[in-house]
Amino acid sequence: MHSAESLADFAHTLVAWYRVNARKLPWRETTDPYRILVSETMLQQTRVETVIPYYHRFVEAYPNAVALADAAEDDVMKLWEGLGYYRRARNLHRAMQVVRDAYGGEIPDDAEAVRALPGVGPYTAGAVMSIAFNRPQPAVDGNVLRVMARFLSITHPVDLPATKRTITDAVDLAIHTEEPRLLTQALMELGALVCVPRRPRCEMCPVASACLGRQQGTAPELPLKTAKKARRKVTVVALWIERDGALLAERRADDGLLAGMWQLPMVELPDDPPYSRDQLYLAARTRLHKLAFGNTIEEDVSSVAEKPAAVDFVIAAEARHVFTHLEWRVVVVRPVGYHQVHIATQSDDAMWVPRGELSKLVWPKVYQTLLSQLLHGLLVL
DNA sequence: AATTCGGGGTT
DNA sequence: AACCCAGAATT
Repeated sequence: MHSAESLADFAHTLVAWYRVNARKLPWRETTDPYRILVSETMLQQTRVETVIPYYHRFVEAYPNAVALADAAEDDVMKLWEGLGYYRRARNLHRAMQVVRDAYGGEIPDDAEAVRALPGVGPYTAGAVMSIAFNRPQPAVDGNVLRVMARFLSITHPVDLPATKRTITDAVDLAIHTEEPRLLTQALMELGALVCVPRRPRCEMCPVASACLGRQQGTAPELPLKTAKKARRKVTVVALWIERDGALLAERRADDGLLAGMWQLPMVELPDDPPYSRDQLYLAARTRLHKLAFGNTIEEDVSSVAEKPAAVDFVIAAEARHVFTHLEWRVVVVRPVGYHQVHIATQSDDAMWVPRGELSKLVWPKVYQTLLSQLLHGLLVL
């Protein structure tokens, strides 16, 4: 392990490198704690290039904590649409309501208070305290885990709490010897530009000479991570039901996956596709009956092969979508011959949406893709 | 300690 | 396909 003195040298060298090599990024134009928090929240598990346009739109619409706190949640979600991990947006919204109600509209210069805000974990709290308030609080993200695992040659999996603790302690030592806001960003910048996941560019690294991982030749293999389990596959049968130029849409549950977002009425068929066309149609018919009559006709999708082929649907579009822990195959199915069926649905979580107003709702990416295909007639109905 | 949360770029 | 990204909350 490096000594405190060598960690101080590490920090000093890194900050000097950062002063010269820092990229110009929108959230580096300010030290406004609100803007730093917005950017850090958006950047959770999300690439810099992806965030930039969202950040600009967001801080223009909501220039400060109170403006965001006072906004309607659906409007906030609309600005977050497509960015993913939508709970971040809801938590950020709630966090600013706490800031408005408990802290007079200004994010407090207090590590524990910031850490207690919804959606603010150890990393984000450290980032806000160090970058915005220039306090010596460590901020350990994926970049920092990688940089430090290599520099210290840590061969335990970095996603274990004990390993994160070790790395956080080392950064804590280092950050007390330097300008905190510069060291936090310098560590992440090194991880983004030099100490990259594969094929690290050690030849251009300012701290290569003191890097244990480089000395021991283990740097390219680090950091180690524990194994993750495979994704589940789910088939989604979605219904395209149109009446007088309006489409039937429903709102997802307000918790869980894609919480509160809009989608076509659908059914999920659990695990192990592929399903036959007739199985998909049977599932669709069951869902349609439920929409039309409010009841559920339980039919065993797996036994459809014993029944006559269903011919009262057509497949209108299809798409695959990969989530972190889930893989969807979405098949959009259109009923034929159901024009006269009365669907009385019009409520908080289901409504008829005129074609021209679809973009007012907040849709998951995969439905955006499907709707755009269907509306532009790439697939003939 | 393991899972659940999106979406996209790289290799 | 696998991996990873300025992670947090829940179980």
